[in-house]
Amino acid sequence: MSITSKSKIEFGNNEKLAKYTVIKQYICQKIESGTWPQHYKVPSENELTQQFDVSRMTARRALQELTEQGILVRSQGSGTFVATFKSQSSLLEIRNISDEIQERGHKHHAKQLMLKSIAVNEEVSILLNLKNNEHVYLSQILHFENGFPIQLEQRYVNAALVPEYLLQDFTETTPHEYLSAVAPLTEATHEIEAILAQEDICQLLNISTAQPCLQVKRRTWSSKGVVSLAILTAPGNKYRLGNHLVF
Amino acid sequence: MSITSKSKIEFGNNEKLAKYTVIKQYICQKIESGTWPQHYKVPSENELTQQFDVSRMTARRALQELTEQGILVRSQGSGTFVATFKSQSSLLEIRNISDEIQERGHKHHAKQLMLKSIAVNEEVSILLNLKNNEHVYLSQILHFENGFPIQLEQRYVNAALVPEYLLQDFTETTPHEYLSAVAPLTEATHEIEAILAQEDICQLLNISTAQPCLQVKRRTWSSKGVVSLAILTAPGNKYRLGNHLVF
DNA sequence: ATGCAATAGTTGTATATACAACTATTGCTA
DNA sequence: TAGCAATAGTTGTATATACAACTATTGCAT
Repeated sequence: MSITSKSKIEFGNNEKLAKYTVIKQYICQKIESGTWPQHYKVPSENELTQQFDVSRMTARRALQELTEQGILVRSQGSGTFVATFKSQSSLLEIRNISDEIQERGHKHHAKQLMLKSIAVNEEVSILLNLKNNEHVYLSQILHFENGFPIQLEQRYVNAALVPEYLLQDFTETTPHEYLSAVAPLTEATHEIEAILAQEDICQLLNISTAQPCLQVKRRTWSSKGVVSLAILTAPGNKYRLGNHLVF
Repeated sequence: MSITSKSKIEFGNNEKLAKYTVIKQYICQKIESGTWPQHYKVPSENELTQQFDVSRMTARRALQELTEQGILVRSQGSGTFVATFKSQSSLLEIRNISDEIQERGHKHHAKQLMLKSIAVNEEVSILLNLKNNEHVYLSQILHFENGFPIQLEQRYVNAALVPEYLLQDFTETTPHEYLSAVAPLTEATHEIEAILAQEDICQLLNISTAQPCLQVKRRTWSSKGVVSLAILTAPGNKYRLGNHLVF
């Protein structure tokens, strides 16, 4: 990304990225490289609008999000400035992690769920090729009563597979943020909390740990809680788990 | 704020607040009261648009900001849900502090500054009635060279008065965020960092600690660095500090 | 030097609109 | 039962526009 002085800045190959993201990256690169030092007055919304040939709201969003991440500081009537922070690396790390959480939080399935279950297993992540299929989940009918699971209608379970390094980084500092971003959601209230390892999931589904479940192919339910699940494993095999699932 | 079922929600007396802020408060009140439990599916952008009679972008902003604060979780295609967090009180605290920082960060003067000086003194805050006059600051011509202050042109100093409890809360966990939000800004790079108590400021300005400076009434400079400051104190008296300020 | 008015520039709030991308459900067909 | 298509609903991105609120500077009159 290069800037031809006083003319418009091309978006280049980043056509997949949102425009405001490109602008954010452009600004961060300027800060990271030291071109824009701390307390530097960054281009105004109107200037960015002209430079990148976008609407003001798009330019504004870039500045806004960087402000919320603590990288910029804005002041009505004055302008936007590079914030004060201790070390560049530390703050840019925060930005990256913040972006990642944001991304995951948005892309993750916020479905109606009953059980909050998080499976952490680095090997599983590699096995499932998490880059292409980042948030594998299992859906099931499950409910707990008096400590024992029972069936319910139109309820299913989400088991999120989480990269271990991310979990480690955040469980100490800001666990709720991370959990709220990646944790499955439920329309029911506060039923259960459970953390499941890969083994637990496989045991639940009665399949081998060597063939972790990949994807729920089809999910159906009747008024009586009868359900059928077809689950694909690595090579493409199907596993029927029967109509009645009682763990 | 009351909701007449299926009809529009009135904004009531909160005419001073921004609409999206009112919607945020409405949502937070629902969560805080337990009406909307964790994982509850909150009204969609379109529903809020109708209920509050605002544009979609306004409703969207409310949901967006609460999402960024970790209170809601959104998912494209599914909806917006109350996030998972350990205790309600803890998360709502975060929201309030986050709002406060945001507010201070925006309203604070992000001017071209030379010296970063933070004055922390609870008594001063009370004296100055910080509620009505939250970010008192002094402007001066000041620059350091070889450890000694000298004069410069078109440079002045901002001394932000910060409530002590806020500083204590944040200096341990996220100092840079707080500092970037409340710290004065400079167009120059990384000159000095100084933390001044009330006594220091008064000593600098050569006034009594019983009469802390309230407001810079007028500020001028010439090409030679000559400056004049008129400073108001509590009863409205004026203090001329002369043309040449050398500390 | 002082006080005031006027001006331009910047960010804040808000509306209206359009289309893209994704999800959950329904219905049809075999 | 299984596969597929269609549909409606929801959030994501983007533009264009308007006005409000605040800041810094300039200019004028005294």
